[in-house]
Amino acid sequence: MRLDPFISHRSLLIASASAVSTVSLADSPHTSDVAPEAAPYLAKLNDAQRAAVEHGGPQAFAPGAALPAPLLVIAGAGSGKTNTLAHRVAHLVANGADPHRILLLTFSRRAAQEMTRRVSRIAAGVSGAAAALAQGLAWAGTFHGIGARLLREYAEQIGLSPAFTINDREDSADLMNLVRHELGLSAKEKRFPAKSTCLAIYSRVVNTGDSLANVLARSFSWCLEWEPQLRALFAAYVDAKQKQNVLDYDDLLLYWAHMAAEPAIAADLAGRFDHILVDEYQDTNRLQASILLALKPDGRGLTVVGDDAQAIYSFRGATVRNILDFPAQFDPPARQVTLERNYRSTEPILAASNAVMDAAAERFTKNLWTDRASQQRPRLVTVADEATQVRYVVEQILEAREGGMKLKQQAVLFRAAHHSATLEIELARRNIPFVKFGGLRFLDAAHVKDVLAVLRWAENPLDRVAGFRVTQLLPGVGPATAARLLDQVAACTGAYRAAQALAAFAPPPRAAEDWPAFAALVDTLGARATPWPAEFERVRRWYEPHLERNHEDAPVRLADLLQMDSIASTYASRERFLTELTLDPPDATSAESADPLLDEDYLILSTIHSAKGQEWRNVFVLNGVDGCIPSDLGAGSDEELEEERRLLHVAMTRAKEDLHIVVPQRFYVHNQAASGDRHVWASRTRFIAAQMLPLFESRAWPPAPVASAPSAAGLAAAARAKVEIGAKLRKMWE
DNA sequence: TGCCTTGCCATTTTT
DNA sequence: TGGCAAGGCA
Repeated sequence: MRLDPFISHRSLLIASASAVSTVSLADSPHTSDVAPEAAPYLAKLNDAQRAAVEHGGPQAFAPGAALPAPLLVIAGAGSGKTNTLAHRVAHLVANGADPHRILLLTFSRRAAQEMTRRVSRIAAGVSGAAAALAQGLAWAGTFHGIGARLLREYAEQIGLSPAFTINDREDSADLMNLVRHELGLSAKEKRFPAKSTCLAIYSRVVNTGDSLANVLARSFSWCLEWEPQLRALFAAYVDAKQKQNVLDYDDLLLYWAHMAAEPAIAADLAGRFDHILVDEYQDTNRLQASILLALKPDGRGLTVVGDDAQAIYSFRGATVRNILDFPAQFDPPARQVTLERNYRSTEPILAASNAVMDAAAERFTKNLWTDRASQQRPRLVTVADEATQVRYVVEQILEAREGGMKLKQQAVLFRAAHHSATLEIELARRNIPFVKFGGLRFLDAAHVKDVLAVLRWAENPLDRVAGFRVTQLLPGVGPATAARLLDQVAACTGAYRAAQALAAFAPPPRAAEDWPAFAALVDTLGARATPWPAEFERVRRWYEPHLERNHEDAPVRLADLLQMDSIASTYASRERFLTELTLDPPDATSAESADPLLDEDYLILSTIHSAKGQEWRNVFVLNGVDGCIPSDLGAGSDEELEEERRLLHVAMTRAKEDLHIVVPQRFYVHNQAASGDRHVWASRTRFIAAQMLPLFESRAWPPAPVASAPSAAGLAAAARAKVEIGAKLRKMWE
């Protein structure tokens, strides 16, 4: 595997972070590049935010002018980061920058939409800018989403068919598995790593640009012995993807990076964007950094925003070095602006969050400050067990709602998706609507995958994972028959290859009855005889009998598909539907009964990772115990441990007014292979050390009942009872 | 060859 | 608890 764009930039990336030119503007007057008569939208910003927004000066934004020097904005939690970035974009446009030549890269699609909305709102008050932004921002999205768009445009030039389809995580794992079997790596004596592990290793190698040996040694030490087999597997995996005309998530970045490093295309590609702005830069990886550098070799026009104290995606190859080394990779070094004033949380919440980060081994941003005073310290609540934890959370939430705080303004955060299981049951029981972010996906459900596979196979008949899934829906068709059919599809050519192969294929006897309908479907889809989105309904109708045959709970699943029907109609084409759904799957699941999105009010449940960038008035952090935060799986190395600390910091800084960290003393551990499920005695998370306790209001819940002073007779009776019970207990074993 | 049963094993976070 | 692979039967 070649990683040229990455390797050629590595020497630059490892430059020292000390050569940074820092501008601290917390209390200083406006700097010289602030326009004399400031636009009204700048008035609400503080000095540091304003310096970031106006960096480069108005003269730099006009078409044809030299672009502003690179800018790094270090923005602590709640410091108005999104607002500042949105203002900068609006400011660029207000001063003449062409919105079609602005590239805005965000961490999630949700963030991109939010940013676009804000930019338009700010620009609404500025003559000229409002009109220019009438269509929104043309190029706002995630690295992966933008990559997919660009690759489709340049596909012909880089030897890719523009009809490529994108495999999501599950599909990629399935393909990995297919290849693994072909290579005969399902050896019996010793178990080969699971397909998802293989994919994780592969993905890490790609995203970090590190060698397979290093990745195995550092992160997957239990797979070290398989290095040669894994190397062969990955080679075959890449080969299979290319033959099938599919890309996985990593390919979207990898192809983009290679494309940007190709002189013939690089100039054209880089010439499309004047300004590139990147949010959450601390969670980008080497590959993403190399793409940016290829697009903007001198850094001019480049703005990145991030906070090293919120770096929580190293498992995805993200490295905090990107942000630390950013300034020094340019000459002169990038300007750095630091936002330290927090507008979100009260002072006691911030004091506690800062204290957690104070203990970090390595830190680069300073403490946050705020002038939002409050008497309420964050609560550290000890409860007996998880059941009590759930009761505490539910009762507090209802109490807050009684006090006028909507459910939507409250959130429950946890380390792993399954930690909310008992809470979800209780919420459903009490009829409290909620939406959960993170964890299991809508798209992972078998019936949803089935229908999507039909569409993907129609879009790209060479997609073997999709084809396998679709053909095996028919009774009497198993892996062997499916493989034979798919081989024949590959042997045909042209848009109708699937229909051709199907027509010529002799189906197994049990599938004979269903075969004509299947062939007709494939024929229609291949010919695009039914326009989108009616095509989706066509597929759903074909699928219904198979759904009923294969699943007991067909009616429930059918409801999902009907819902997808309406989702499908919001996309312009089959290709857009598939691509966007893969890159941005609906990430929220909700209580099975009603659709809470239609409900006017609902509680938020979220993994800490998915809570990034969000805020609520009242926040609960579940399981503030060692083994959970830090996760005992994440406590292997010092680096992992530090990331767990940042995770707690992220969780705490989501709270605006009230923060509850719940510490169950007894913690239920699931799926222990050796001993089955069991309880363990847990202790408070190590990130809240004893000397930090004064920053919290510690209490036990439910509070111990206040006993009235016992009478002398009562005491005597109690003493007698103690003796009698003790004696009885001893007697049991005599 | 398909499909059902049995037994074994399990590493969180997500574009 | 569920996902996966192997073995047995139709």
